[in-house]
Amino acid sequence: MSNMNLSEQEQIRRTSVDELRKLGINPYPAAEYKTSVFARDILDNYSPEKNNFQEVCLAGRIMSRRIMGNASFAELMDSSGRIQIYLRRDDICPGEDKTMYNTVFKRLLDIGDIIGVKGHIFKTQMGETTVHVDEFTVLSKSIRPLPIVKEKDGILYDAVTDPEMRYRQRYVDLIVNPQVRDVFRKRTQIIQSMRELFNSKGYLEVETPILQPIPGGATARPFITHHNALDIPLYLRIANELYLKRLIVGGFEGVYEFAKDFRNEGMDRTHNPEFTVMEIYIAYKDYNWMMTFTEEIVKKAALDLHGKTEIIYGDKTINLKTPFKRISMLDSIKENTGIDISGMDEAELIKVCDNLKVEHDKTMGKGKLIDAIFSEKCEHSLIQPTFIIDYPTETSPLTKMHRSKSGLTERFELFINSKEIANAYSELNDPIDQIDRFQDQLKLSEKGDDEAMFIDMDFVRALEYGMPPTSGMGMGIDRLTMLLTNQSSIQDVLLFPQMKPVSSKFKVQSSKEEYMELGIPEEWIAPLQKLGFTTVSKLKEVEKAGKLANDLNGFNKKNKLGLSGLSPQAVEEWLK
RNA sequence: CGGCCCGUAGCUCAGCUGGCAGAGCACGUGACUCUUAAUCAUGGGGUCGAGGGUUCGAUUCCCUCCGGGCCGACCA
Repeated sequence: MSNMNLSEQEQIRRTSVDELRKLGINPYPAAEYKTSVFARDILDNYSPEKNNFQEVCLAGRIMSRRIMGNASFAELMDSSGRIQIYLRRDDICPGEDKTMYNTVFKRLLDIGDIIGVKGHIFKTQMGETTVHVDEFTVLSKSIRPLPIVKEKDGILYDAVTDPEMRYRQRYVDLIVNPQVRDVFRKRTQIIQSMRELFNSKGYLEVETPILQPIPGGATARPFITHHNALDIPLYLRIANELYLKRLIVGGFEGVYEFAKDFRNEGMDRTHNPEFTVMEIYIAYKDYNWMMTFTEEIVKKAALDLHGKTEIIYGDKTINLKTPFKRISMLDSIKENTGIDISGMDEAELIKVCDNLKVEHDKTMGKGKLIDAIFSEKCEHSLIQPTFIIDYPTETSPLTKMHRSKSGLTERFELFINSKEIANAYSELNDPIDQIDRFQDQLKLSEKGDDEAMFIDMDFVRALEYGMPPTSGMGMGIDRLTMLLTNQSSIQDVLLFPQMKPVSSKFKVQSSKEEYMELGIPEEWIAPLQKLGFTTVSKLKEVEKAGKLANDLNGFNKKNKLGLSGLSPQAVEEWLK
């Protein structure tokens, strides 16, 4: 009776599990299954002339079946790809007993099941490289039917594209959309590429706290949590910058971390509440050096992934060959608007914003106004990789003042396809200046800017001991991955993107006892609930006992429950 | 947060101005020893996202809610 909520196909598969057990076949065996080869190796290297791969063993998931009486073809998918397998009854069952083929393979196995096969490779008349199977082993029975995706000549039929299923049930997405697995392999390759480069230069990969008492290093709204034993609030980090700089104070030459950061802000195609940033800090360097290094990182990742610097993103071709264009923020604004805003005060900037129809409000200081103009008027034009350099002081509280331009800082951001990919500075190491800048942030916060930075006095103390001149850079790994794998949504480069939880259907359901108090036989309770009478009060609203009796008898027959029929009179008794 | 669109069988999707819920694949049964979106025959499968309203009658019309997508606002 518990099977009543399952679909027909699920019930059949559960029955198959039982039947396998009755035949002495464990549908979920414990033993190691030693394979000798992957599908890809065979497809790439088999040749009938060499007559190689004459004794192979591989394992994977059955993805399709074509049964033709005493012989069958199926497709087996392992981690490397799909290969066709061929099973003939009399090869599988050389003796009198044909159970393994007729019953186990043809009837009890399904698409989605995981099996191991032993056999040899041949080419079919159609020319397809195929495993001729002599022996197969059930490794895991699937009791939930998989979406069926068919393919011919590269065209997919009934492909699973529903984002709801793809992101919530990523495992299904990965099974039926092999190109998705490829995206995530590439994501890892990108990280490996960067790690290789950093390690080759002797920089140290480190781990810093995710739970922070002061969420510093960036301007963003944090997630807050609570530590019970200490009885203090803790924040999930919005950045790891201040910790990495403490390590430079401590004497490391270069440190880096691939860090998950968390920001309690909106979600859309380019924002997930948790995301990955690579931050690196290197002593005795400045932001000019870091620009060249950043170019090298991006170029190397593209080469390691694609073997060339030219990449396709949507309908755009982007070339990551070095050097990238470098232009100051003010020059970029001049280039795009024709207005030279250098040296303007707040009132003048507000006037420029009004003229350019750039939205602004009272909480915005000089820096934010310039930033608004830039975002509105310049970012869209930055398709090819471009360093925007020398940012206003107000929006860069951790950055060293520019060595020659007043009111500006030594900071750059790398834009590719209008998106910020990296952000870097000549790090501020003057502790007195740092405390002043924090104080300025406090004033912004009093002005109503809810993103102004928290003050971290321990970080200031670290600087007071002396930090070497240092350049630091942060790079958004998710966005870089989107760019290099041609994905338009951040959800497509995160294995498990954040989704709204599906509200568990809050079902009010009466207890068995409540039904039985009305004189309803126990065996009829489940059918009643299935018909929608989930509470006894719903039952009270029934006006025609005859109809209900009819429905119940019909349900009994339809589901082959084998219950003895109900008379309208008996049902009428319940309803009294 | 605002605008538009979507939610129907395990999957992909039809379903007109309201009238007995459909197709293909998948699944069951039967046939078939080199097929490949295998084929042929046949059969079963549904809380039409949830709740309410209008109606003799709602998958269809109206309202509310839930989930998703796209576009804006905000942010990396």
